[in-house]
Amino acid sequence: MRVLWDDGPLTVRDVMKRLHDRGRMVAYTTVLTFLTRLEQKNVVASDKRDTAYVYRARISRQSVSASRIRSLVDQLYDGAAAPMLLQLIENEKFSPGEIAQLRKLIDDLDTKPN
Amino acid sequence: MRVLWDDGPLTVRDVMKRLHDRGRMVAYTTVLTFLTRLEQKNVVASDKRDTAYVYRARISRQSVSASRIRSLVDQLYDGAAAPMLLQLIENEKFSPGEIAQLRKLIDDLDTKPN
DNA sequence: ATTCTTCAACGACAACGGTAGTAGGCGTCC
DNA sequence: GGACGCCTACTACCGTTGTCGTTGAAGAAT
Repeated sequence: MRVLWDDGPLTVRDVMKRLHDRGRMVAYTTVLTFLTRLEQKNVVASDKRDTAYVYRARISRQSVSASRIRSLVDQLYDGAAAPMLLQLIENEKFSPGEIAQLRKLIDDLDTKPN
Repeated sequence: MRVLWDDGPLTVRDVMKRLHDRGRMVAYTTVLTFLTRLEQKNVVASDKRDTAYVYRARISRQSVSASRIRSLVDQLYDGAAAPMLLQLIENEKFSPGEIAQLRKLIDDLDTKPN
């Protein structure tokens, strides 16, 4: 859900529009409720700009995704990242370019280990 | 939660004991409720054995984890697995042995592509 | 036969996630 | 100066998740 504002600070209506663009047909008030709930959890902040509030993310996509991945690894593999990695590689498809990038990353791991 | 019976078919009480061993202090009835709910969702099955029911998993850890990973990739990266992979490698630590295994896997991808 | 233990069924309940309706304020446009 | 439209606040509903208590049946113990 919150993936949605890695597109800059937006007003409620704008958020709703973006959602509609993505095929997510929700009512204005739904979006508003969501945003206020997220604000309570400190994941977004709002400023009064003009008449309407403008909401912006307080935490980065990076950090969200890091913690989501972490918790999935914990749940599925008791915290062992390697099996997760293997599974990911086996299940999903990668382009040659991605494979090359991946290989490079691994080489980096060798030179600068742990 | 369901990570818990990749240790063979168990009775309710046994499941509870395993949970307690893992520091998860839940009441008997809680476990029972869980198991029956899981049975309704067809993720476990039960047979009457002796006096008590014995529950066993109907779906493999593999398939659960595949679908969980998939849905996380969808949520976080719109279905693109590569960024997820990169993040995973950057965030988590791997032993030399795991790195070697990983490298081998990548070589396999090259020879047997797509 | 009465008590003790074990088990399953049923139901309860709070918290949360997802969705939305209604109410009331404030500006604007004829 | 009322009608229209956008804005927030408050409230509500339902389904799921996590937790458990009570109850009653059925077997074991005394």
